[in-house]
Amino acid sequence: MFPTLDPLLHSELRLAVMSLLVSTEEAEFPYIKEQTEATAGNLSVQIDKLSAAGYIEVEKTFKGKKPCTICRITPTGLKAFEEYVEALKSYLNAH
Amino acid sequence: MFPTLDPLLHSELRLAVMSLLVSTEEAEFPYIKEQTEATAGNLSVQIDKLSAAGYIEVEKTFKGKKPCTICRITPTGLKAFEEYVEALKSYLNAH
DNA sequence: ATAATTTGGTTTATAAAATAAACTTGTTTA
DNA sequence: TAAACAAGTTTATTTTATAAACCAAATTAT
Repeated sequence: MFPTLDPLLHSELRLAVMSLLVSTEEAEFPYIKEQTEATAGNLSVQIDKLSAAGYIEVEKTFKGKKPCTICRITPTGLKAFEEYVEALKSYLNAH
Repeated sequence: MFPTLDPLLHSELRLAVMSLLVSTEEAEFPYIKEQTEATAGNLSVQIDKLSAAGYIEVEKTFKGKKPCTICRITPTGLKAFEEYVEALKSYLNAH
């Protein structure tokens, strides 16, 4: 009746991050921070969790002399996102 | 870009309860427990929170000699649910 | 009759999670 | 060269979810 909602995705900030990455395929830390209006600390933690789960991959490079953290969604992450959306529908289908 | 998701509804169990009540308009505690597969303790706590927020109303009656807790969604709760669904769409609209 | 079990929950304690504050490292700018 | 800034990370705090323990009344078994 009510399938389990992937706890990794059922989090406002992590879901926002994944949502961004689904459409952009690649985004830098400051951009994600700006779009989600999250604090850097919170975002850092949530990105770690998504990365640890293999939902996103994180590349640390440089942009000139400045560090630059780039995030991309993985196929695993995309699949999880799609399954999460499907599962959610069971909860919302009154509409 | 990403509207706040009402924290009262962005909870697997509370959302399941609300989802049930949106379609049934009235349900007894044991029925909700069965449908959501929640433990009684957890369900009791979450029902209290929804009730305290005015999202549902809880009526305690008797069914013969046995206590019977009936839950109904309120107009406030229905509105909140609909707004939550709308807000969620911002996060999911890649699909 | 009374002891054990079940029903229908509530209360309390614990585990996990979200979040922000404080900190670090290097880079500009005054 | 000192102050401010950028880009994060780490740590601490607060909140939340969840289950375990508990309670009262009713039913069932002995």
